[in-house]
Amino acid sequence: MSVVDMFTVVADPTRRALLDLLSAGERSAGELVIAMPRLTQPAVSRHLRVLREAGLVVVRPDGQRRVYALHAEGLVEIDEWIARYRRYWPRHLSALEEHLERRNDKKGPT
Amino acid sequence: MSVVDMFTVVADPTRRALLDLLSAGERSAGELVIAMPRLTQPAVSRHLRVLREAGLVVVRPDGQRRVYALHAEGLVEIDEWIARYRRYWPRHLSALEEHLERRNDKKGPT
DNA sequence: CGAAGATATCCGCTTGCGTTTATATACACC
DNA sequence: GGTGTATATAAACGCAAGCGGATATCTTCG
Repeated sequence: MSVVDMFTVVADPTRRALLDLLSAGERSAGELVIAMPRLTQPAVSRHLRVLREAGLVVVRPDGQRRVYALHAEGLVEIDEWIARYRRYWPRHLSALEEHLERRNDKKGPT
Repeated sequence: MSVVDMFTVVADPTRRALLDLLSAGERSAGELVIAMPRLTQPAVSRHLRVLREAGLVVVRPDGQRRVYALHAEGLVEIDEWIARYRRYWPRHLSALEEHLERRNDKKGPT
């Protein structure tokens, strides 16, 4: 676990919504606030802070606004956790994909 | 989201620890309690209940004991969420794997 | 009966989320 | 420089939820 628990960060539906928004492209803080009508500006700003500190988003100043962009690499942590369980659910993968997966297993953890 | 939010279920470190234990094989409730020395029996039992209701574990009675087994299919939900972001992190995949991934994209969601 | 577990209560504590209000920056434009 | 806009932050507050402990009880099986 890092400083902030990635699972906890992502467990919040609002934050997942923000990530989903950003997956469609960059958005300024203001646009994100507008996109989240049930939340006030400080609330959105706090969520963005959490995402920032988790490394899931990056900010770029653009004039007087701050443009947020997705930085999904942080999700690798969760992906790797999940990966250990993928073998347990029924195969909907092709034999080739299974092979690749098994080959990846041999690489061992990062 | 289902009845219980899978992200929330998995966000708890104790529950992840239980899942990890079960990924090594079946365990009776008692064995799990012993494996979690910092928790009391009711506490472990409550976590197992959450995992059960989330569909992440299954129970099988065995005499006077209850044997738990991993039922990782429920994690597909998280896996599918993550899948939408995988394209955003730098490739450590081979071209072949990229191809497979793109092909899977076209299949659309389950 | 005794052991294994699940459940139920009650309690205390902490944490997280959201609001409101106010302030602090930083830039933009005149 | 002054003013306005965009954001971040801070502080105080209420509220709900989650976790864990302790304890007791119930069921089931041996």
